[in-house]
Amino acid sequence: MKDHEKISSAVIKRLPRYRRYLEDLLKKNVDRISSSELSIQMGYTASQIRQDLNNFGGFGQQGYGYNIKELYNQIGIILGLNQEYKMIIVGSGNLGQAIANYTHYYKEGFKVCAMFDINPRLIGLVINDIEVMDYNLISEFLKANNVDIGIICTNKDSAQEVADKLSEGNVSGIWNFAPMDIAVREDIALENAHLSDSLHSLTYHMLHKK
Amino acid sequence: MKDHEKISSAVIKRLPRYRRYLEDLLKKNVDRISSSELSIQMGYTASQIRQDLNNFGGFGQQGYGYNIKELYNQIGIILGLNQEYKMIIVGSGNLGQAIANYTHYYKEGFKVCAMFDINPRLIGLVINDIEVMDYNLISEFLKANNVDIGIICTNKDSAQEVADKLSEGNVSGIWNFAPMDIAVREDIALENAHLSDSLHSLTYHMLHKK
DNA sequence: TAGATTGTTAATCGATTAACAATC
DNA sequence: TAGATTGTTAATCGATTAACAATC
Repeated sequence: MKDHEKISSAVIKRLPRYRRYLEDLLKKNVDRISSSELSIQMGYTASQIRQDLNNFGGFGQQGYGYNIKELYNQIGIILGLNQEYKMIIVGSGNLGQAIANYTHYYKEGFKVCAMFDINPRLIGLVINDIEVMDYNLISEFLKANNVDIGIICTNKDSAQEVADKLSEGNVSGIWNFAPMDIAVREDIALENAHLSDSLHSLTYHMLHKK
Repeated sequence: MKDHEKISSAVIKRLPRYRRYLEDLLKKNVDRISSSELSIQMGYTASQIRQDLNNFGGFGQQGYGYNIKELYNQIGIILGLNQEYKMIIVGSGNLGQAIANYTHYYKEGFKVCAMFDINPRLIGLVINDIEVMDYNLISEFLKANNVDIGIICTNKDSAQEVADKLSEGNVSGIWNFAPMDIAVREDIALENAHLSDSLHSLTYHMLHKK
């Protein structure tokens, strides 16, 4: 990666999308692509694609373009997808269960190793081979296990308290589905999946399309 | 709204967040706030807040600030949240079911009126009082009912085909959870909730935090 | 070698921030 | 009125696009 210049979050948010397109091309057995061809498929300018990729290194070759397999792998490495991640889900209601069941993650090296809830009716339930544990045991669990990612699927009122517990338990990333912003220590990565915000910008666009 | 200048999508994506903060303030019975006070709470600059809001009108008052209730209501109207939306869910697996169960939406005027799937084991299942219908009946259903929003919770391979059916059926918005980009007619609003992209940018940040 | 296409610098465009006159 | 704070213009900053020399 290009030494110590900070890479803008606009670029980073495009990386997973590049990877998806490269994966599709890979499946179609295409083995190389130029920035201009990719720009047609993805709707970015060729210039932007070259700029984006060059933040991380010169993956292309003049006169040839980019080798798809190599670029795909490189982006996977940049995104940290060549590693395994142990995750826990806090809040085992519908959304938590849906995420636990989303087995597609496994292929990518994401493994849900525990689920928690405070609701006695959910504790003990087994979702996709994972038993829902009592939330009171979370600190203990985090101490005993090396958890990488905590997924918050609680309501908004519990989100900050859960985030604090996860931080104390030294997760390195938090994926927050609660419709609320949470504060976390500087060294913890936080990604929000605010579905309600997403829905609300959909209605905005519905209303304001011609 | 300020006549016909196009409002940037950066602004629009901040609106639901403004609304959430205003809702919290409202619940705390605060009745006015200045852009500088809000800037502290939200982490935007006061200048940005005033710029953002002024895209839609002068909601504030010099020397006073913004009336929270009024601003909250105005943003709701701008986002189209003073209306009711009929939604259908296509793909009734775990994620589709989780969304169907997410009753919080009801309060906001979002109503799931049907669910669809091709899997015979899911057809007939009743989720939160909604019976999962055979996907083959979707066109018929869309003809007979005025559906505003189609929610795609299928796998990536079916997403485009579903989007086409929804478009033909004249939904005005599509909320796409499939990990794939879909193409839709110009007049249809599309919002992607690419959860895997979100997870992948989380791992990026985990890897690249000091 | 000639053609193609990158990597990279420079130019443009757009979004954010600062400043301040208007005004409640 | 004086103080506070907006609405809005101007300045800055950052991201995107264009251009082209480097090079495979």
